[in-house]
Amino acid sequence: MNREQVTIKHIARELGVSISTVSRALSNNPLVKQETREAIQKLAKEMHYHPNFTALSLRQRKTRTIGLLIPQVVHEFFAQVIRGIEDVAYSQGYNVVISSSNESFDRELRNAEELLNGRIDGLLACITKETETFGHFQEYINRHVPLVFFDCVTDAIDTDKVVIDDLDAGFKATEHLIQQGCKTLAFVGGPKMLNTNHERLEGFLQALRQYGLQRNDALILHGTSGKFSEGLALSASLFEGDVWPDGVFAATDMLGIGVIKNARSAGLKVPQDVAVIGFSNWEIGEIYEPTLSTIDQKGYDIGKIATSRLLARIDADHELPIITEVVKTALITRDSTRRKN
Amino acid sequence: MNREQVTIKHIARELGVSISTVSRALSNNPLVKQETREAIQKLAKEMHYHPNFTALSLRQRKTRTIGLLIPQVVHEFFAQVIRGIEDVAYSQGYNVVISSSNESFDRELRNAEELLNGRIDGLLACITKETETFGHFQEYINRHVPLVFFDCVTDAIDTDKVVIDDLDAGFKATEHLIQQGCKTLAFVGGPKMLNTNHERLEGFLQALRQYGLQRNDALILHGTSGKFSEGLALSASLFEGDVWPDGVFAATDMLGIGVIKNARSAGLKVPQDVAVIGFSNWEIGEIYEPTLSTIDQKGYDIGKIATSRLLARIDADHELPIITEVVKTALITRDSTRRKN
DNA sequence: TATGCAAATGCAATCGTTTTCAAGGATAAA
DNA sequence: TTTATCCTTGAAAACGATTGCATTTGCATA
Repeated sequence: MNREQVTIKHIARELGVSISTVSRALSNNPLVKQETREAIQKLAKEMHYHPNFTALSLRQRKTRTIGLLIPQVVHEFFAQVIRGIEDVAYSQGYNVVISSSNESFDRELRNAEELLNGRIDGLLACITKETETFGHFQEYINRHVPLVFFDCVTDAIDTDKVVIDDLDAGFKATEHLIQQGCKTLAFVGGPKMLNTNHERLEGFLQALRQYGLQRNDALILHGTSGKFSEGLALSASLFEGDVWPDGVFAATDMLGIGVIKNARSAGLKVPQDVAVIGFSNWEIGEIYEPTLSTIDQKGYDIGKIATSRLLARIDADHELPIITEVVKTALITRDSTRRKN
Repeated sequence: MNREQVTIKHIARELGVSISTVSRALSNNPLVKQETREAIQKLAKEMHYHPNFTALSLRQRKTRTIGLLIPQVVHEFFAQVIRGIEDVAYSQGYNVVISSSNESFDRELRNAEELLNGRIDGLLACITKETETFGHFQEYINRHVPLVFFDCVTDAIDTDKVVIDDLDAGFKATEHLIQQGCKTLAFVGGPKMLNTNHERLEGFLQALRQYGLQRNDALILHGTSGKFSEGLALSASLFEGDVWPDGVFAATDMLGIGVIKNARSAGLKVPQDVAVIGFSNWEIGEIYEPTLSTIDQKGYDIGKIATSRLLARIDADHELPIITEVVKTALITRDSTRRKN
């Protein structure tokens, strides 16, 4: 199709001046006589002139675009992160290209390579659960393309990271259960290997130790997806064995709701018989009955911080120190754990 | 920062050939002697050469990127649409730039203009609830930049559209309530002006007429956001007046859940005393208790169809006819309306 | 009228590609 | 030996913008 763009050449020809003059006039350069400048600007507006983004990028060797590599878009946490990213990026005149890998390592690899072709000035990335090699990210470092990891990160690449303190969050969640009088605690989590999940469990265990409670490995369960259906499947066993928990820390809200549903099917009352706390602070937790206690994962803040850091790196004219920013989470208590008033 | 890209110039110099030869060799042009070709390709791989995206775009006058203009990212429907879009776009080698307007007309306008600078080959757009003027979209038509609307569309712009049949969906939802034995029906909807909402109401009314039921304007309510809290606020009045509904069609799932919560607070049983059906098929509907009957809005399909159409338009070498594609919705029955088995 | 200086403008290179056109070299045919 | 032909290769223009440098213009001064 013939998409014809208005270029400065057209404007120049129309007014009988050179393209240099037009270029200067449009950037309000005082070298151009005011009269000429105004005429040019007027015509540019009339012709609906928009500077060609691609030409600009090529000339300036800068695209004013950042890339975002995430496992999923259809996910409340990432959606919040995206909002944070966009708010910061837009306010500084940057655009965002989102590449989602659908939790597939292959696709992550392809996307990462694809984005290395000069279309972006820097990359924000959250690796998939599958990712175990990191050559595709190392290439960014080698080329000096700014790279910031967030949420799911890796030690294998030496670059800025923005994460939450999953250990601390796990501890806080568990401590809250204990303070509500729970004595026998269960953990229902995601993939064992996933660093975030591992840390949450670690926090859980630390709290047990600190408060002198027994660790019972039969009450520590691991799934893969962190979804509602998995919560149902996993926690079924919780209410069948010898020891029944009176408090459950689920590593996602969806898992938590699955646990609640099972507990009720088993004739237990929540929170009186079993208190349940989730993780993430998804909207559903406010609506479900009982409303779900949880940990706010601060997606929006993470997005904002990661983007600020990335843009700082892009605009810096000297090497910046490599930092890992840890965002504090917040405990949100609702009905699913409210045993004392 | 000094991001140094490997260019064909580097490869050319290294091997003592011209850049033309390198360019040809890399595109596997048989004009280049096989020996030379292989040497060039080998070196390119070694040097981690990636063709510069910006230069390519400029030269080809084609960015292999499409724009997506939506009111919100943090929204299950759009998230599904995005997945559909990406699946089609990626498979054809296109990238997607997402611009969200946060339901603000101003931002939509700015984003639409921004994207008209040649960075995209075509645009997919869903207008905000606020949008009432369309000059920014007309400009795309004038410039022959392919444009496809989906979901929230307007008659003011003559271009391809992909929508669901909201009227039909509203009819089906209402008919279902009637078939479950409901006699007094209420409608809890979104903004009166919004075309999708208007059509859903129209379907509701048509069903009433067809089945010979009374229309009662006291039972037709309109909100603005379509959110859970609004569902609560709006439907409070439903269970206070003279006439109590025994069936409610809510124009979003969240509204529907708000209605259910209120109905229960008023001591009613769902679905026995009041049956409630929502709209959208959000995940929460499967999890909430009772599970929520709803209309599947087919976000994924809409995204796929809209993108296919857009890419067809981009790649076409002649004018394509302007079409409006109507995607069929599906009725999903769950516990919130299951009065007969 | 000639000269100098400042203000205004234009030329041309550049960013990294692709592609048209021309030309060089080699080989075969005359 | 000359000519025609094929196979390779290279030079240069183009995509749309910016910008350092050179040039032109206008005006005041000598």
